[in-house]
Amino acid sequence: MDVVSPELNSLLPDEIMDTEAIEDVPHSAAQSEASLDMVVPMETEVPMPSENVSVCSHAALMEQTQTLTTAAATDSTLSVSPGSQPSSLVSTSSPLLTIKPALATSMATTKTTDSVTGTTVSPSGLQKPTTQFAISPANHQIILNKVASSQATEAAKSVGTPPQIIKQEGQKLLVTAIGKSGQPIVLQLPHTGSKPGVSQTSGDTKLQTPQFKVLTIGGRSELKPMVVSPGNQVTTLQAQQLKTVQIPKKTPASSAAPIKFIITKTVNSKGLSPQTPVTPVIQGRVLTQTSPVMTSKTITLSEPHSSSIQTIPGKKIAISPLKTPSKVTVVSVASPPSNTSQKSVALPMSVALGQQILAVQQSTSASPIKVATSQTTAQNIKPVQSVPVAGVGGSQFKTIIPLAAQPNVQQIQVPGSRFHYVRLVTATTASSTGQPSVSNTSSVQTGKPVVVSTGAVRMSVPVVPAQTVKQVAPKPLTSATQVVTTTQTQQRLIMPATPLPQIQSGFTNLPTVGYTVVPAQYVTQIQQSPFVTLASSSSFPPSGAVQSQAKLPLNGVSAAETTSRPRKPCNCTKSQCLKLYCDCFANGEFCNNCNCNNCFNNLEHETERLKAIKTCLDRNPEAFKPKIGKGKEGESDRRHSKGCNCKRSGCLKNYCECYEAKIMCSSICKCIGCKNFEESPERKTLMHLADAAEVRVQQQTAAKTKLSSQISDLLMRTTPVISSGGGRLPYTFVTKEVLEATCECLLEQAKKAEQTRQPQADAERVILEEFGHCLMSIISSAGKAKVDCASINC
DNA sequence: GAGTTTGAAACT
DNA sequence: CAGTTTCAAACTC
Repeated sequence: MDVVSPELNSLLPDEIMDTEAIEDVPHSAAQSEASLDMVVPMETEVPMPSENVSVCSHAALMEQTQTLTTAAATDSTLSVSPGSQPSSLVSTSSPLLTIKPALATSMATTKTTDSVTGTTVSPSGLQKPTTQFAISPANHQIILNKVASSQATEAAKSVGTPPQIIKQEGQKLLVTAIGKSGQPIVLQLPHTGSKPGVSQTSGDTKLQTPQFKVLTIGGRSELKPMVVSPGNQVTTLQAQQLKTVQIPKKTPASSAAPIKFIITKTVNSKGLSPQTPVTPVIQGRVLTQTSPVMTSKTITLSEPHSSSIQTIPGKKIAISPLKTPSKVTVVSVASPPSNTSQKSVALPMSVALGQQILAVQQSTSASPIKVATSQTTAQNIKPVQSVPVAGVGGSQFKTIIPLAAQPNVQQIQVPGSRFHYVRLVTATTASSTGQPSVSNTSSVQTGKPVVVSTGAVRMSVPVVPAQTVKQVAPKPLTSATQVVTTTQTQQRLIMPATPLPQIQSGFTNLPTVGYTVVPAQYVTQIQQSPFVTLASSSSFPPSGAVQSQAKLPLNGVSAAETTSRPRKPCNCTKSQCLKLYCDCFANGEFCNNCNCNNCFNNLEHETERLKAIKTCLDRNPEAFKPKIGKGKEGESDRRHSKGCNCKRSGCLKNYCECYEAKIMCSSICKCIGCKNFEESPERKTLMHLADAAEVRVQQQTAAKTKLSSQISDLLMRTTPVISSGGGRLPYTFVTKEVLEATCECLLEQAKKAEQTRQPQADAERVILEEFGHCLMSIISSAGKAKVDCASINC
């Protein structure tokens, strides 16, 4: 089954997806399922075969979800238990997103390796019958949802489960996902406006068709209109079918094409039968699932024009897994406190420079679409919620930290946490009923890593690369600052597949919307700087309260030490780090631990940064694509995409981008006096020198190691061994006095030999013999002492 | 650490 | 598209 059927892909606007980068992505389902070993062919170093994201709106489910998380998952599964109502879902690939219709049922079906409070993740993905939605780990996928609605509460009550309170108002959903490269995708719920009733409910109060925006990353997804039942349930979703939900975004007065969100999800309420082959999306490519039962459908949802986001010109979400199949996980969406049945989803998405941003907002609490999120019980609700997503070969562990509602954006700091945290800020001041009054600090309960608290006004979603999954051990957090400790993994930049005009145009207005663009490699940076605060739409433009956490050491460990792929800090002074001169910017990263001056490459200057990105893309649509292409057969095929233009360095210095990349110049280079070619003697000399230097280093290292070992051994030898019956003699007997006496004996023999005028050879022999006698005496004395000592138990 | 060199990026 | 300027990294001292 294809998450996106070929037909649909054909229908999909080019803007939405650039498949170029994913052409070579293998489609085999085996890869997708072989989650553990699955290697993503993309440039991203970090394979993220699967990720499981489960969001449970009900607090009561927390316990259940924890148990579920323990199972190893081969595929990433996102299970969402909507509370009482199954909600819309987006799934594009093999990773399964399970939406659980009922609170009570949700837990039983899902199995997750990582405990996530209120969320369930089925590792096996399609393999597991219970999984209903597939999300391709490789693909960038965004899943949205949420909704805390009164209905959900009602349902919860009906089940005897304490109703979960979800703060609907002003909640903004920010979702960050990490692609295989580990590039985070940030989804942020645009602020619908402090007055939800105005914008979102202004239209139709009766029935708001829940709007789903599905973002398929890395693959073309087809959009088909799908009818969503106005009731809080989407019946189609329950059907075992892959459905693509397209939400044409209606942007009032916007000339730009409507933003289209494509949500493909596999609906398999009964779970996938083992026979049903599921082809996961790998590396951004959507693979088709052959399951006959599954059918792809597209749901088109009318979007409310209320939100300011809708006005955003950038209507199209282009997410391309250029380097890495990124996974977009949709985290719960806080809905504005609208009482109207209208359900609007504003999903401003922008992809910038390897960054993917998805903003989703649902205005109504009663919206039929509900994110299946296991909610922790009211008692158990904890401000910090972590969602572990375990997949074979890797999973993402996500921690969501609901924060106390505060109108202003503030950074969330989790010292020691390497997770990428995204803060969700409620647009409104309304407080969640079920939400504990816990302030920003929230602790994750042990063994309850995954929690998406719908009621939480603010949420932080740390995303851990799949590789780190195994190492991630959700631990109880004593404080909000420490959520999870994981080993760092490399994360790759997610590049916009196509810097399309639409997308670019979208950047222009984006700042006004209030969404935040997070650098693709932000996760890595997060590891360096644990906390990232994203400004909510309401708070945007970012206030001074938002501060980059750069230069904050993690647990006393410098960021550079914590990162597996240390990045050189930039030293920009004039470019404001908003030009390609800046490596950070060029790599799609925020400046972090840099030495730059007047840096705008941070969250505080989103507007400027977006403009700069747009400018760069206007100038060169491939500005943010990697310069060094990756050959099929390894480095031999690697070459600079543009070639160098060196004139004086002979292409044998790091000035030359080819040389710096350790590749030889190619025919496309325009260099003068190039010496960076295969047969170049200079190059060979340099190589030899480099090799020699490396050998020296290795030898030195080995020598140090050996010396250390010898010293250690010597110390061990010198340690008096008396207690045991071993043959070692006490070293302490060779004292200074003993040495002096020995030397005197030897000198005495030498004098005798000299006096007797013995030949030198004889003299040496006599001296050596005397030395032997001395040694024998020492050994004898030592042995005797040993015995004596042993006799007295010394 | 300051100054120079270098070539990509930006600009005209 | 070519020439020039700007910029920050690489390099030298």
